[in-house]
Amino acid sequence: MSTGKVRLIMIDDHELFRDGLSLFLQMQTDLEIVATAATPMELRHLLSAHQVDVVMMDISLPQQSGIDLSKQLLKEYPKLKIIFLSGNEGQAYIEQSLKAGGKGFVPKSAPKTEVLEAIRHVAGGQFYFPSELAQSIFQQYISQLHLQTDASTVTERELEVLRCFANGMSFKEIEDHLHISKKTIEHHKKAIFDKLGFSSNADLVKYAIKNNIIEL
Amino acid sequence: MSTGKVRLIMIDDHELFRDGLSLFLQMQTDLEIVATAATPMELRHLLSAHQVDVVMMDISLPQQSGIDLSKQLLKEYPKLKIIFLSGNEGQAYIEQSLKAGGKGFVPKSAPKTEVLEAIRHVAGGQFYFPSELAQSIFQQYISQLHLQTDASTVTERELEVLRCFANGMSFKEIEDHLHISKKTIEHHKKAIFDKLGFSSNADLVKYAIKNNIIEL
DNA sequence: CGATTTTTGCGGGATTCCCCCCATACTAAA
DNA sequence: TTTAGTATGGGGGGAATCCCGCAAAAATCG
Repeated sequence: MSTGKVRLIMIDDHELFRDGLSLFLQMQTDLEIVATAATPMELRHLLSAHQVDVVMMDISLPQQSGIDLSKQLLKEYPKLKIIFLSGNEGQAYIEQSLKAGGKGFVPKSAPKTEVLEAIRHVAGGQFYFPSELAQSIFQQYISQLHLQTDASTVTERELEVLRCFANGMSFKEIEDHLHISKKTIEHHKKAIFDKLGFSSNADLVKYAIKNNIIEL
Repeated sequence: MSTGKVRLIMIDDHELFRDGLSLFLQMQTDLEIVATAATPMELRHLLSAHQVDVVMMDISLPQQSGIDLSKQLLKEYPKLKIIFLSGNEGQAYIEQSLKAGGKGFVPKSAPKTEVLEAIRHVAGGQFYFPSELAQSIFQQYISQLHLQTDASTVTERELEVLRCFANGMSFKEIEDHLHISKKTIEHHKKAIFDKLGFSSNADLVKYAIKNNIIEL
């Protein structure tokens, strides 16, 4: 990238946002906005047709979360540099984006100069994360990475149970829905509470909303 | 508005979004973007200094929700036309925006031409709501408006109890927090469930989040 | 103003639901 | 083979829910 422009693709389901930002980015002489995408599928098509350096990705996407999508994409395109954009700048999001292999994170509340900074850092092979949060995140993250990656691995089945509870279902309703006994549900629920550190059902609901497991 | 341009102000806490959209709107010859604001306070200052026709407002704002803000502003400036922009296009949001006196609603996932349409409609004295939703909303809304406003009269005390439950507190914790007996809390909780039609605690949490009673 | 309704507050008792610790068992992956 | 995930079960205790009724203050109504 020392020669030529940084080739980038943006994916965001909000056309307003997408066009607005790409308009701004196009003014930069060192960038080339190859294309923009609204859906994961569009993005896949674009990636298979173009050579791309950087993808700017909204975390909340239709169909699939940006986190999941980036994990998949990085298997196919290991050299791809992904910068996440998110309206929600909670630490949990940033951690998730790191785990997913993201190279940068920019809250949507940031000034647009920060987007440029992020792109240039990341295109140059560096990481870019919000300075205010970088310190505490790296400290906390690095020290607890082992524990957390173990702990926060919610299994598929647990996720189903979690979704049921977040939708307000009772044990009996879940029994019928998933065809497992109340005891098994108890077991999964306990595991979920332990892994994710919930102390009330309300925590569970909030988590499910934050992580797009259920609709608000 | 038949003579001269439509004078509008935009308020959104995301600079990226704000600048992107205003860049696009400035290209329109019939519009004049007076200014943009990031916070309710900025907006108030701008409104007291300029003559404005339309305000485009993000529903999720720092400090205060756009719904609350618009209610207050309309007391001071009854002629103001407010268009809400929201990333969340749930029906509950649109209903709230109607109740708050909004004249238009545009999801952030809409194409940018829809923003223009909305502005022109609203500036011309009409309402603008997403066509796909307009029908069902107006039907449902108009027919149930009386019932809903009656039913949803949650008293102050009930709201406190609601907030506690939504924050994941148990009966005992609420006893200590509000200094009332478990039986009274039960009573309030039952009233809340009846009035708002909840069928699970998860419903309660979601309601509290939607209505900015608690933080997500 | 007095009367009624609403809001807020408290209680008993029965029932159901949920939580917790225990143990078991099969399967698949590391 | 050990670990992790999924699945199930017993039994106890505590928490929540639901059914009643009662009462004082506040707001609203006639």
